[in-house]
Amino acid sequence: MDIIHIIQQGVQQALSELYQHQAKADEVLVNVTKKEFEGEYTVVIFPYVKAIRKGPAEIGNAVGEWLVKYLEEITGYNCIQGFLNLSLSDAYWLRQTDYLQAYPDYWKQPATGKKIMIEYSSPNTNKPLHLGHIRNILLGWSCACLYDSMGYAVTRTQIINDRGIAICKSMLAWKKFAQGQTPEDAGMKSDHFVGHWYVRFEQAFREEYESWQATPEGLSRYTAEKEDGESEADFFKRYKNTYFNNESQLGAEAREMLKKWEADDQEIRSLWEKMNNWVYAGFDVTYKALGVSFDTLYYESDTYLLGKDLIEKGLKENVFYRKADGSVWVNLEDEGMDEKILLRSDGTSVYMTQDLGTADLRYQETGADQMIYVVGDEQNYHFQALFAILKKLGAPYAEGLHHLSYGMIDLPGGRMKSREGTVVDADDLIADVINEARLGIAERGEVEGLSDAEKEEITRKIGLAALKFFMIKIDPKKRMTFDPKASVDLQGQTGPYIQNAYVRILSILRKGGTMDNADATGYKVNGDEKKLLIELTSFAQVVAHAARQLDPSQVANYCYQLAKEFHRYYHEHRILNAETDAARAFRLEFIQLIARVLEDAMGLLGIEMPERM
RNA sequence: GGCUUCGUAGCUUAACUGGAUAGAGCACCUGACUACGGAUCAGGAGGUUGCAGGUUCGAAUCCUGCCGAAGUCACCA
Repeated sequence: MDIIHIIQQGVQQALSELYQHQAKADEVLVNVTKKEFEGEYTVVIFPYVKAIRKGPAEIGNAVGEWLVKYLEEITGYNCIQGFLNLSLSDAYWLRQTDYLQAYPDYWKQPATGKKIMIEYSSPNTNKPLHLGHIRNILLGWSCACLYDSMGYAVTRTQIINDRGIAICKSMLAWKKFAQGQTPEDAGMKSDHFVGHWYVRFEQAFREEYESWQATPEGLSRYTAEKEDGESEADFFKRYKNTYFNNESQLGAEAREMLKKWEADDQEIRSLWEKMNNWVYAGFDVTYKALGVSFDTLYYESDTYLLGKDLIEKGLKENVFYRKADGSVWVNLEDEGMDEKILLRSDGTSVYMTQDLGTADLRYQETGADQMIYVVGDEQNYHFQALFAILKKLGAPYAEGLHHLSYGMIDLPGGRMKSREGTVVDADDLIADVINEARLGIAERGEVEGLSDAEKEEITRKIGLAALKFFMIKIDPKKRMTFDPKASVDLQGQTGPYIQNAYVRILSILRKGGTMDNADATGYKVNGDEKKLLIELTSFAQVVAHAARQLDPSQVANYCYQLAKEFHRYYHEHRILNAETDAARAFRLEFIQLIARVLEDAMGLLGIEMPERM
């Protein structure tokens, strides 16, 4: 049983015996003692003052005395303004160190038999991955790791949006202008190659649209349909989509292509497969560089027709209703939302329809009754509605659905806009951070004597640590500003700072050799070591909390905290030349433990530790 | 306009979900290696937690009203 529970139960018992007050053990508030005060853990006494009708100081002192008397772990107390600070015994600290050392999985939960599916990344196939995907992927990946360690069977998945008008645009431009060129011919990463033709389409379309604007037809459209006082520029900006759908030659061709795709036209299908495969090959490289993977994949081309059986079911059960024009709707007003369309009047499905179907399919296939969707906060409403509808349908997994909603990323100059070319490409960014790490390594010369391959591996780990930590240390639900300069920082509150603590420990251990047989019996753990031990012990709670909240940033902050404590400790206390043999023996074991937890914790964030740097 | 989320030092942010004197990093100053790795450490300066009320032993956190930012309110995905 961990020390927090011991204290909680002790307090419960003390209150019961001293005051006949029944408190719930798990509601006893136990905090880590602030550094200004003596003690290690603090019990907040205020909640009992009213019921017991005695002053906080009186209760605190009485409980403190009781705890010291009956709990062998607790050797001292002081009570200040309703905060009961407790000091733990030397024996406790040694025993706790042994425990953490002996059970490397102390922060994990045993297998629960529960299944959870986590969906992240989920890109479109007409463009390469960008900064937004990186945030998404890192969040999804580390939540998967968190649930893994919480004893869940985790399935990592993504839905690939591989069909629709967007990929048709890339296909059309390639067909018209590329003259059969392949990514190899062009010397381009293959997903960038496909993205290039998407941009090329948009460019051709813009040219077509602009020249149309000058024609008599275009001008008359403006005079006929403009709103009061609307300028020509504003009108044509607004009209762009309508033009694409109704008048554009290129638009017509792209839509024609989509129709043929839906009709299973051989030529279009094989072009579609060729271009998508280029994209997948490119994505794989990026995923690999980021160190992430998936257990299963869903393709929108397979799932976009799903969900109609659920619509039938809903209609039969009067959860949904049909309007006069034949469209199907659900009323979510009792959930504080509007009515939502589920099937168009022509019987075709909408986004919601296929999401309903996909959710059901996944449950049928895997039996996972928990599901996390990692999707940007612009879709909050959609997921709220999706979950509400599934609940209405009585889906057995409805209670296990979560939307890990994260904020969009801004650049120092404002939003990322593809039209203005300010989208930060994932591959470029990865290359940048690794280059920055390379410069750092060259300056330091700590890795002399290693092979080029080893140096490169270290460089990669450092660069990626900088990038990943920078992105994941921020609360997911907050909108974040991405400063490219700050993201490659290697000093301060960064990934490499934490790696440095780890590398330092390994370096000491190398010099310390394998333990000379001295043992730590009788060693008196000092205050800095106690703080670190408290930190190490709390890892389990941090992980559980982060998983429950779907918030890996809590683990990131934990890593930083632990590394910082260690760096400080390192400067305060000698390890190899410790005061006594017992101290040396204790500390060598102790720092090894810290290194292990640092590595485990960073591993939850998908960040690897180098052995030298 | 309705709903949702957010507002903390110049900048980026934390605060164990209502607990003690709001912690860090960057940038700016001052110090610390002939001692285990200076990608480090110690110190300084920097705060009316958007504003105004309320709830209570106690509020950055909860409630109300303003102010500001973002998202969403499609037979788009």
